[in-house]
Amino acid sequence: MQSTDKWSCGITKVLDTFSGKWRLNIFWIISQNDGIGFNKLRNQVPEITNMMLIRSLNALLLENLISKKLTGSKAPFHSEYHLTDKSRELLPLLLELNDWGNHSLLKP
Amino acid sequence: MQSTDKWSCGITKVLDTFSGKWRLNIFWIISQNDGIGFNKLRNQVPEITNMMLIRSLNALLLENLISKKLTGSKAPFHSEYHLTDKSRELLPLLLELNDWGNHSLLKP
DNA sequence: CAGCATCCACGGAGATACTG
DNA sequence: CAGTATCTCCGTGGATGCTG
Repeated sequence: MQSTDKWSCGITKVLDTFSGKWRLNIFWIISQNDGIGFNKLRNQVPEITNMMLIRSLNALLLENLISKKLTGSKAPFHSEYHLTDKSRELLPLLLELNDWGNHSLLKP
Repeated sequence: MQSTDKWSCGITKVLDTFSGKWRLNIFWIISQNDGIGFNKLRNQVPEITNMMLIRSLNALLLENLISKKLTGSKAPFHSEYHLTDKSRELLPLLLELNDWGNHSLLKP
């Protein structure tokens, strides 16, 4: 989205980043379970498929909101997901947003 | 989106609320031009059509993020759009989010 | 001027089946 | 176990034309 003002760009990027159906949820779970593996992660997100989990993770990786570490040189492989420094900065803000949302949107 | 944790609900609602292609932009413009009219508003949002402006405004009205005041008893009608008390609380948070987005997403 | 009903196109979500 | 390649389907954005 283009914008004539100075702030929409940043916000819009944030929104886009978390726009997927699962991304925010996944991001949150990783933040609460640093180093969580693929399958554990999938079990924490009800109903999600391999496909959508991968796609969402890749999107978050692209934005450097999470990082991936591979362990195990041979199959079965294993991977661990972590937040990055910059995404950790975001957490308090998200918590505030959540409070506002619960307070002002859920009970209108 | 369902979630097993305590905060996703609020955040998700916020995200959904601003999920449209134009809503955030419109919200911002209204915040900067309290009482702005329909046409002025449309001129501030490049490329938007009547249709999409209306739809976006209605979505924001539904969530009580903006309010509408009608002026003029006969055609041509006129309407003014304002933020609401609760949405005004959101502004500082959005500014912070924007800073973070500009800082952490736009220059990776 | 402000707002709405309708129809269409496109992109992303999702199912399925497959690989290193 | 972790990740990928297609294909389908549906929701949302968008164009057009109409109304109080």
